[in-house]
Amino acid sequence: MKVFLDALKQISPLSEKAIEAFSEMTKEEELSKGHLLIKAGTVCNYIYFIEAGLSRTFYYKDGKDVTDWISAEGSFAASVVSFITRQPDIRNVELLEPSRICAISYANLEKLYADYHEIERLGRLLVSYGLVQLQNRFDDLHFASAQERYMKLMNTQPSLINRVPLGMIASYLGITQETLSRIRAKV
Amino acid sequence: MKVFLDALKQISPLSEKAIEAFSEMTKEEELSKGHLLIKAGTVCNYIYFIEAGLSRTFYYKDGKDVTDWISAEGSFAASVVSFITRQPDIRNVELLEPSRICAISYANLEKLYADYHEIERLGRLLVSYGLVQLQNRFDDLHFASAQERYMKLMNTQPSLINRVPLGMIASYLGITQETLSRIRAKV
DNA sequence: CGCCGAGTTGAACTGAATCAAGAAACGTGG
DNA sequence: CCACGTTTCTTGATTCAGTTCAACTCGGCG
Repeated sequence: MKVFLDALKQISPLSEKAIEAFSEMTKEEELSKGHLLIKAGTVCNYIYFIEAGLSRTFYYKDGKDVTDWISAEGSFAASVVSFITRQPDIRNVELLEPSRICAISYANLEKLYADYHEIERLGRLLVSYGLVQLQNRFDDLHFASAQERYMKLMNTQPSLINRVPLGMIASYLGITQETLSRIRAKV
Repeated sequence: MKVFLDALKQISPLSEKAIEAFSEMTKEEELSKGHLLIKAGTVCNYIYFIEAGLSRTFYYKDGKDVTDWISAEGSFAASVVSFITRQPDIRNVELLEPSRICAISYANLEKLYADYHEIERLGRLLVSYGLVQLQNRFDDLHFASAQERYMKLMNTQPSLINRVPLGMIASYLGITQETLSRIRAKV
């Protein structure tokens, strides 16, 4: 759990009390590759922090598997829209590697928000940074070519290339596996 | 300013004191069509609420004008990434119609966050809903056809069609003006 | 009038998707 | 350690959605 708490502290300073409250509300788990953290069609009641390992968020569009998000160690995984709106959503989250994760429930997080102004602030900042990340990806998708997007991923998250199957990276970038394979061949 | 404060209250309840503090920190303005609220290359120091009117966020990619976001009355406008990260950004925000807006500065907002837990909460919720909106648009861009995207816009924000020039709607949807014109002709 | 911006239409072109085979790599059980 | 099937990745041929470039229409307005 240390990795998780350290990550939180780096976003916004927390008092000892708040940290303690956080760790009481969080449960740590070791799970195997392939484990489904969140199932499509249900309300996402947990947010997960990946202490070690790798996960991806995905859904099916016209029968095809689309990878929506990839979370490596040090980042969060959830069906964010469902978690916020409290509505079921089409997204699944699965582990791509055996992982150690920290899970905190919606109800517990709400309680922490209500009890600690400093945690509410932390939450606001976390969502804000999430928004910035998504906006960056959005911009790429908006007006960058397939190759530009792959290059950018190579630069920002090179480790993923070897850990995530090509097809998943392709749909993450919004292109087909074949196209990505060809782009790769050129470079 | 009433429209603004009402919108806030609807997101999360606020005490009289908090509302008063908010209205003291906010300045209301009437501005004409074409006015540039935020200029590319600068740090975005204000967030704007459109009480009446219309704005768009845009930038230049390879010399071409790209509309990133459109904010009608009842919604917010800003260069969100710049506002959060405190870094300059390529986005401009301009008014497409004469508008009445409420502006609140970064510094004032920070002060409100620090002084009022309830406002920090409001901020967290606002960013959360922004994230959900962006995720929805992202999903469209990710794996929906040009026509699907246009249809969805027609259904969710039909009023924009007549208020925003075609070229701006096109780049907002991630397509060219010609393509949008053809899609329109078919329907 | 004639110009100007906004939208439409046409024809040629292109990046990426699709469909279809194969070739590597990988893990599991014999 | 090898043989097997499965999954992952590559490569080729064809098709298609959307772009590009260019010309043309329409309505407004000085």
